[in-house]
Amino acid sequence: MTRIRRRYWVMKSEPDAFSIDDLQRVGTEPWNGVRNYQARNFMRDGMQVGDEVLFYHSNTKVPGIAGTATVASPAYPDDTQFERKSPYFDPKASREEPRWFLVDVSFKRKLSRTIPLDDIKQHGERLGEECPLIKRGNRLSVFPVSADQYKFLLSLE
DNA sequence: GCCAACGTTGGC
DNA sequence: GCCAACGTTGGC
Repeated sequence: MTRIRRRYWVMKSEPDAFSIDDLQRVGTEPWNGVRNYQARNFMRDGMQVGDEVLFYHSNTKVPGIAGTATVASPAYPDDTQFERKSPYFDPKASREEPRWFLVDVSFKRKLSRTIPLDDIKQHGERLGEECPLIKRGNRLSVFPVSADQYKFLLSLE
């Protein structure tokens, strides 16, 4: 019997499109629209039900960690790739050979305050400079953090 | 709104 | 398979 250790992730969202408040309202949401292979691979190959997620608000006035969530489903094909009218439509994808996968994400908690990226950057040494959160020019919207990084980031709340 | 950084596309 | 052009991300 293999016991699989829980993993920890950061998932970015633009709050204008979908915020932690939106997730709180709906409870569980398919994380659709990811069109980056590396991010897809993390969801498809790395995530397991019960994994912990830091919900990050990007491209907004105060970017930072706004809440926590959990992975609520195994990976499955992102339906929006098949929907001709969706902005996420991918003509090269088919039902037989889906290209894009997602997981469902469930609301866990809204933080008492958004932990600003500015604060996180103060702790580059503690966090590890290679962490995509503080690495300049990073555009990856889904990526793993260690249990230690996860705990430390939340301690900044 | 600007623009640097980056991933993807497509011509060759 | 290279790489310039392009589109997008996301901090500022």
